[in-house]
Amino acid sequence: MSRILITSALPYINGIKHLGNLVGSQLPADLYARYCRGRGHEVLFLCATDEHGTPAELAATKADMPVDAYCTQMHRTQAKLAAGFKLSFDYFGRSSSPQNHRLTQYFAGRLAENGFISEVSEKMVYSPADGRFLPDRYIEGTCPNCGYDKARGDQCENCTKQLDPTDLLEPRSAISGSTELEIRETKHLYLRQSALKDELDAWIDSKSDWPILTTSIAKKWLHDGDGLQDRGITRDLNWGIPVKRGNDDWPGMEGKVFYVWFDAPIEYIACAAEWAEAQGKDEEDWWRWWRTDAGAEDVRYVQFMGKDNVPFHTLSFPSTLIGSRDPWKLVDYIKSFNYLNYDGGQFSTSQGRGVFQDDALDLLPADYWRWWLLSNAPETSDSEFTWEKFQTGVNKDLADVLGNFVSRVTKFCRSKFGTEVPEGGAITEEGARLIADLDARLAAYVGHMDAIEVRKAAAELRAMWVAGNEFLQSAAPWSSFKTDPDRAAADIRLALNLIRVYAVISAPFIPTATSTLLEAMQTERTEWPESMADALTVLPPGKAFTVPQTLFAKISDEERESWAERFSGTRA
RNA sequence: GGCGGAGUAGCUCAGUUGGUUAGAGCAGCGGAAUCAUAAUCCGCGUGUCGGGGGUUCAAGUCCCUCCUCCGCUACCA
Repeated sequence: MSRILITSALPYINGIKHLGNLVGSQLPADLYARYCRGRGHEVLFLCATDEHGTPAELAATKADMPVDAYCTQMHRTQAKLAAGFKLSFDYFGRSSSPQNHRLTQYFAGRLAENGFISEVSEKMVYSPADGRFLPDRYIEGTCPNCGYDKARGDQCENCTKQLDPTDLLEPRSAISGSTELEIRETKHLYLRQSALKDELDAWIDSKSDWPILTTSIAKKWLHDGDGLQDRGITRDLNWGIPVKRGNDDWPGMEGKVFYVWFDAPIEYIACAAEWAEAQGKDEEDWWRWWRTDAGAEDVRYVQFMGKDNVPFHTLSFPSTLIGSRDPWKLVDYIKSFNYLNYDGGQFSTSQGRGVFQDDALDLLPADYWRWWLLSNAPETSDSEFTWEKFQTGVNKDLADVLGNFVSRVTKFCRSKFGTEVPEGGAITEEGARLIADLDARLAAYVGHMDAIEVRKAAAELRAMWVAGNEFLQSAAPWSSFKTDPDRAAADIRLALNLIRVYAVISAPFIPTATSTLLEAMQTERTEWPESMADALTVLPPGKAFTVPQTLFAKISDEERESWAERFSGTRA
């Protein structure tokens, strides 16, 4: 047994997330967490809401709420949705927690002590009408290159030219529209990543097992142009973690807060502290996950995220940890995902395009979404959600192959032998073949899950469901029952046991169905199967069971059409 | 522009370090079976492996070049 620390990228607080966000980090992280627990490993699976920054303030303003109250409410909403999707976080924290305030300030202090913080004076755009400094992206104007009148301060979306806010003609605030903008001088802290470049480079070099996509992004940032650039880690905002140097005030930094990309990854650690506190545990209980001087040297730490998050997890956050010169645990493996598109375009939170978590759960139970999204996860390239693919995939895999297997086995047994596992007969030739086939497939499944190859794992799991149907077809107990009831009994006994095995090995993908099946088979034996021959005898002759309700109802063409219609536009 | 990813059967994709007749699922066609959610199982593919050139006894797999799509490009997160 080993110990595995798993974190999912933190969902941002400013609204309900869509299915693309779900499949890019939280869902595969949950798959892996459930699998590792199933294999008997000790797992700490953490996630939290990322709550600071300008978009949170604007969303709160729009909702006509104080930003802290808005975040509290939205955190509760996201937590409820996560529970709805059966995400098995050990703790779902908040980057605004007191624990994260303390840790973030602590890290800033350590980095300063070690000479990795510099203070830089710079000129930023200030909008008196909005009462705030404006990030580049929140300044709009006319592009000096192409004349597009809604170019943003960082880039023109029309001609893709990179801009500085001062390049814009007739600049205005994207928030209020005010054209009364001033340039004000302000001082900020910079994380001197450039001073850690060689250490980061060596660390990345040591990760030969990481996907090329991940290391190439990191390498590019390390070596492109003048190399890794220092990064501003403070902002002139109200909502955030006040800039302090450990417990001390930071002269000249009054009224400023840390930048979200500085404090958000630290929440991975603070979340463990939140978890410990909520469990009534002590500091040493979460240090053993995060401090290599306190037990974490044998922890395997795996992060899940969309590809857009990779630079921050390969460079910025490691800079924070390494620069502290404390023995914090660094990530061992980064699993990153491409994007899920929606019916020919992108999912978009800001444009309300696609299917959102709350809508999805209104339509169908979590297992439907979990199965389809995971078995079609955008691992090698972007993938696409369409209602037709979703309907076909779910109906075929879950209803026809798995659900119907359970139905035909339990109902056949009930009608011929009653609702107890039948006795008599011995393993048949078909049964032996099934066991050998399943042993080989289980090994492949485990290999894919260990490697976090999500689609391949799903395909192998499905192949195991198919193997059950093949077995029934060739053993044909409905036929042998007439001439050799003991033979039929032995085959059905095996098939009933297979239902329990399916429940156990399918749990990472479809945990609700697992519960239903275990309940129907009236067993609590959920240990991971080592040998199929043994695992398929766990339910002994005479053991009572019940015929479960339809495991997965099919999605009808009418439903599919109405959903496709309903979600074709954008939502408010 | 730079960096990266992708381009394989009607559709979605696998194809490890180059090596027997290029695979799977879905859809389609034919058949078997009738226990089951009209579900299941079996059989059926002459695909210019994006175009062109090259290396090699041998290339989807390596090299060069061109084309198309997508992502990232550092103060939105």
